[in-house]
Amino acid sequence: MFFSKTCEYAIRAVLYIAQKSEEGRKVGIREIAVGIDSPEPFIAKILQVLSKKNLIQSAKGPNGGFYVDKGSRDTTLADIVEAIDGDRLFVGCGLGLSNCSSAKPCPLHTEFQVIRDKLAATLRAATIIRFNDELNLGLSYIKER
Amino acid sequence: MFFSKTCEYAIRAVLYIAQKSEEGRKVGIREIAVGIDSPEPFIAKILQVLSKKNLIQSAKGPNGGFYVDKGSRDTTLADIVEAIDGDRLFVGCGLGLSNCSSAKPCPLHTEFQVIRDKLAATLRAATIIRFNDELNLGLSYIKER
DNA sequence: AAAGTAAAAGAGTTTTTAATCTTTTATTTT
DNA sequence: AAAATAAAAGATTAAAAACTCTTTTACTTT
Ligand code: FES
Ligand code: FES
Repeated sequence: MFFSKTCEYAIRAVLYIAQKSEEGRKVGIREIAVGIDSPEPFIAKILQVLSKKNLIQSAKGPNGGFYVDKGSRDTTLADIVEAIDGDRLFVGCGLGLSNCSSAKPCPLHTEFQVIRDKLAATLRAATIIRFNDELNLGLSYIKER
Repeated sequence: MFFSKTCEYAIRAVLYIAQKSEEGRKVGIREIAVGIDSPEPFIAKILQVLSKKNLIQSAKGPNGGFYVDKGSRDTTLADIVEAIDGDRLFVGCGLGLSNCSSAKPCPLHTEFQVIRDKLAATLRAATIIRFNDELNLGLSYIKER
């Protein structure tokens, strides 16, 4: 809807990793793919990118897997979105004009800007560990079935 | 950003047509393509769809072209978006869960719903003729340069 | 040191979206 | 009726996004 499919998977995967990291354990790609119901090799690729950008951490070898360390506790969903989809959601014009500006605005510029800012604020306020409790309690879901 | 590129072109084209229709004239594909700075054969395809769905009108032959009749004056941008991108923007889950519901919500469901509803309201309030004046006055733009 | 585990890296495929080209049909003007 | 005009229809191509597979590298356990 707002994000690319890749980005949707990324967010769900990171929330899953954050949740399990709280219990102090690392999770492998297989488990993540099952946990968020996504294609395994695809999510592997995506996590590679996030890991390289140090938004999440990874360890190779036995007992390895993905996790989030102390320093990544305040990674936000805005960081994930920016890493995967770039900044077009935050700065792009809703009607596709090549640069959004109030100097040469599209007819919906003002309205779009309000909505866009609201979305940006939401994503910036959403740290990846913030949803751990409600996920644990089954109050919200990152998987279909 | 929110819409597919096809949909962005569609909106800009329809606003252009509405603007010129006010002057009582029909506009050809060539003129539209120049007026909104879009690939000519591509916009032709898009307008075919909108015309078939009767969101805009068209006439073949000399002095033909695209226009909006009285009955289409209250076509809204929501109608255009729905015709091109479907309803995923209005009902889809922001994290890609196959159905968005408050019964089994994703962690951001509440926030997404607010933003989505705001966007939907904006688009539903935006009739295609509503921007004619400001476009005429050069207060807003549907073209880059 | 050897064996096993798990992610990283890179190459490759499929599907979807974006864009183009060609032919046909309808309409109008002469 | 003929010629010209402009959209409709349909087939095709190109590019981007989504997804898969294979090999390599790093690490851990025995
Ligand atoms: S110019 Fe279109 S959203 Fe700002
Ligand atoms: S369930 Fe995700 S937006 Fe409603």
